[in-house]
Amino acid sequence: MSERLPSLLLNIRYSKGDTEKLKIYHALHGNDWKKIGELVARSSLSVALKFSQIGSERNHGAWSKTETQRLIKAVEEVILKKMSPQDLKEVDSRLQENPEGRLSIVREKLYKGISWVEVEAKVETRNWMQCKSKWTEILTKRMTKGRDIYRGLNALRAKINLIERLYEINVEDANEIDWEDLASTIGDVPPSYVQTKFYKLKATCVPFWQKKTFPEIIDYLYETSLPLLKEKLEKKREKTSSEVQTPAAPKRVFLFRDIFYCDDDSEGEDTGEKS
DNA sequence: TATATACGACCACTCCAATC
DNA sequence: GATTGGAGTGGTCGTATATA
Repeated sequence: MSERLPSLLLNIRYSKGDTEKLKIYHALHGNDWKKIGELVARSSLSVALKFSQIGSERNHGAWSKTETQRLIKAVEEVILKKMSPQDLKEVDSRLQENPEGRLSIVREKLYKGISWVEVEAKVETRNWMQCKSKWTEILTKRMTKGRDIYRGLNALRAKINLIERLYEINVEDANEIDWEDLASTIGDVPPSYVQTKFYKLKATCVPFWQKKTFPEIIDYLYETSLPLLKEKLEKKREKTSSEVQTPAAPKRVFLFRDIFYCDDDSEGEDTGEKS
């Protein structure tokens, strides 16, 4: 389908009134999303997704500990389900015998090809988009063993590395970037993590970045922002006299227990279920 | 100590290939 | 042709941290 939208329909949030209208129009026209879209001046896709979100009455706000645990369990189950029957049988029996054992998993399986709709169904209280974002956050923490890879001196070093690498690879478009490779500039993190960081970097450092081409953004970061970041890093180094951590090389495989049976208490308070 | 800035957390939305 | 679902982009807001 790939329906291109008029620019004025992009990125406009749904107000309470819009949501109410959507419910009313759905009651009147059923799943005629094209018609409803016309009535609320949005694309058919946008109204269909929004209705699925409000219809499922998912939670908002901070994740409770119970929800987080359900998410981790759900992701584990969905990943295991995707494995071949033989692999699954083997993994299942080894897990039953010894969940704390040295079973390993290839890194790509931890974030690629996961059916988020299945995860959503298992988590019950959050939609698939919320589950996906939360999983990136949890996975980053667990892959880096909770180290502050993007704080203080490390954040400055990561930004410098990121800009230098982007300048070196010299691509014409963001679509050409190998995020997997670029992630190593920050450390052992999922590609989605480095993408978010790059977005924040350009949004905070590059004025009018929306009106610039990708090479223009990179040039600005390299020529203007990079010297400032380097200067800042040096000043901080002198002041704190602490060392910058070298980004950890990406591991090809992770221990199952480090990702799914890691008992860090950083995953929020168990405030009970919300609605 | 007040203010500015950076960052994490969460969310809304589009794109587009695969599937129905 | 319509719908689904994974991937990706970009925005807001609250809070922690840095700086004057």
